[in-house]
Amino acid sequence: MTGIEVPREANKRLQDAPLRRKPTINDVAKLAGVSFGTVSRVLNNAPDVSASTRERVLQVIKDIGYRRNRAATALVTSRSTSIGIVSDGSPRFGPVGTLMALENVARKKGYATTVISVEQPYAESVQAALDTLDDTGVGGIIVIAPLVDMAAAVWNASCRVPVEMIAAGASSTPNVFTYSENQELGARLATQHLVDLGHTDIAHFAGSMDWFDGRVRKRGWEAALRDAGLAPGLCLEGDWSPRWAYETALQLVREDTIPQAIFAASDHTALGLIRAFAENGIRVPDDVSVVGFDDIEGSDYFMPPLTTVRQDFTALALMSMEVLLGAMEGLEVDRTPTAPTLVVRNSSIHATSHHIHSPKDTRAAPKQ
Amino acid sequence: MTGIEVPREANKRLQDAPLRRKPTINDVAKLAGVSFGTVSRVLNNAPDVSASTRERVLQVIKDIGYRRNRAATALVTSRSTSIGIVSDGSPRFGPVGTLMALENVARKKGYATTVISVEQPYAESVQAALDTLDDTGVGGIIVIAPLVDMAAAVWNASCRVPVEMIAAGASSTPNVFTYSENQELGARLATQHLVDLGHTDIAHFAGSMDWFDGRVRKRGWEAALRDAGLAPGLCLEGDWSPRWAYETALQLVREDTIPQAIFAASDHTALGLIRAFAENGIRVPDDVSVVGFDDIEGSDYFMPPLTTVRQDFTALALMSMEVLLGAMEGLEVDRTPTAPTLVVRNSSIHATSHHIHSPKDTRAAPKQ
DNA sequence: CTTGCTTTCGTAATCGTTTACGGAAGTTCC
DNA sequence: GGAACTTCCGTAAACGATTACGAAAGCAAG
Repeated sequence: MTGIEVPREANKRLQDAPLRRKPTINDVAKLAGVSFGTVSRVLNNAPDVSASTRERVLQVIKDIGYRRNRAATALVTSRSTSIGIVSDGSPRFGPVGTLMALENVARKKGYATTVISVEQPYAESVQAALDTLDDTGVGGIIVIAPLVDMAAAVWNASCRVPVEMIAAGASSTPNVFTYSENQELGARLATQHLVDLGHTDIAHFAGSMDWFDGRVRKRGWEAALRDAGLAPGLCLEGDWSPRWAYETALQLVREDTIPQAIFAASDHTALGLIRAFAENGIRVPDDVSVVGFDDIEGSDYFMPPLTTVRQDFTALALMSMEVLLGAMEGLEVDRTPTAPTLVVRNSSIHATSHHIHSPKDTRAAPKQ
Repeated sequence: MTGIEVPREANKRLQDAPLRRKPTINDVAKLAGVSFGTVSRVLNNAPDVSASTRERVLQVIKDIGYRRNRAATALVTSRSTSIGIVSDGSPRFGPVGTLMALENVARKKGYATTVISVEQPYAESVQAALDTLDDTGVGGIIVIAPLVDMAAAVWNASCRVPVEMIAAGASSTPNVFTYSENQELGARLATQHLVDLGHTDIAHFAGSMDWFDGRVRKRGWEAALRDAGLAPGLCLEGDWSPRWAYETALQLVREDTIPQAIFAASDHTALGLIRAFAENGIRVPDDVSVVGFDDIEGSDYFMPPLTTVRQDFTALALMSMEVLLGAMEGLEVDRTPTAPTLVVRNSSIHATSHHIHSPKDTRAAPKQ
């Protein structure tokens, strides 16, 4: 492999200090001419140390590049500066976005994060994850539990340190603090948008009911319809995949029961169904309006650019961390769900702009 | 928030053991009627312990739920059971895929992973990340460095523990082991596929040259063209975004210099340019063949389904971890790049199947 | 000059392990 | 029956920090 050239100012640095023993608090003490106790005090900026010695010690620390050994500190104080994160291993949009955001706010608050992902069956793997996290000495744990089964495993698990769960719409129990993005609101936003556009026949291509997100988004859609005084629309339950949406939509065109408007539980779902329609001469938004959920990268360049719902993962992470940190210190922080936003693009238009091509009356389509 | 019902067999467990002191090796010893030394021996399954006592100790351990305190172990052995991962904070496809895969293999090898993401300016943040990771006592560090600047920062940083860098096509230096997916091969595969299809005018919508991936994929495209005896094609350098690809493609149609075939540096890039074409009545693959790179979720439901290149992140992670673990024990593991695979779908067809609509002769288009 | 109070710093114990060392049984052999 | 080994297990020191306690030095007041 030929290698791309890269600027290096001093490419020897990494080789410089191979495995030299790390300086300890004692080394610093000797160099500074004080006892290790004094060094410890300046490290924890305790008051009982004169300005001059503090200055001197600090200088030595900087000079020899001393850094505190966390294992030792953790051992004696039994409080830690790291928090654990457990996630399902999926590279799905929501979980990953949350994960990255969590790492970010944790780092900014001075915590290191150690992450463990779990896999089926959850009962064992979740408990194991909690245990190893506990072993590594985390002060608290956040579990990203998009799956209902996984959340159940968390409820049934035991753990010494506080556990905070991010699970959309799940109920909290005494010792596991759950927090969730207000995805039901997102679904309502999407559906209401369609209602505002004058659509009365609004179907839902749902996600998997194994996921909180799937359940909650469906609930939001139902609620919005109800609030608008509309009859319940057609609801198809899928698995988030474009493939499922594609095939399901194909079925709809075969039966000629295409709704006026569709709220898709995810952008990927929307992608699949839009293609099925396109292949059959049914155009979005001219013949049917579609709204997605997630605002994945590229959804603004779908054909057509997708109207969708965006979540604020950073806000979610910030809030969750706040709650966990609070729990670690035994105090209660109130959790206000962060609100998703609707981003309107080209896949949804007013009902009156629809071509006559759309089916006569499917408003009475059977539910589920 | 109303809360979704979830099965719980014993929803009190989490509340059971709030902050009860963790049992220590001494507790076990007392219960088992042996000395702590013996317990330690069974813990590290040393030979000098009779089957019967080992059995007894093991039983006690299980009974009281003893688990080793990692801080104490780390302190005395100064070897650790965790590895650090630093990544750029981006939720981009490649880095995230690698990250998840790394966590997975690490866990399966019995290592916990603590991840830190860095941001510009890299010189400081990379060194800081390496330091905090070192503080937490990791045995080695893997840095996912898709950005050239970031890799440079790693080269110039110093670290006591072995650092392994995942940077496509970067050259290694003595103490930082770099490993990379053979993306150049991927790009060659894509381009060669287009060549095999009879195309002679193959352009490249490149990624950002700030990224190794961008540089290496471009190099692969160039090489494939050269090997096929074709003149260098048009190369446009972008930033991975659909937006850039869209606007650039628009420019091409305006100038009526649309190539026969395009190798897009990423699926997102392909998405953008395909839409620009579609809006102007230029069809893929009928008028121009397109190949992407990444195989992101949904690319099989683009319009048309995208021919693309898929990397094997799991293999990459496995190999990298192997190398790092080797380095941690001072031995050299040879690194064979894992090969990406071409997945052929509908966005690329044979040149002779193209409509006459395609431009007369752009083969001599100026490079860059 | 002694007493007593502050300020500043040193000392010892401790956290939960690992590991080197040594001692007590038990076994084998002449 | 004792020497020489094994086999098994207990003890002590160490890892690198924190923290409570106490001592030394400085100063003010009587």
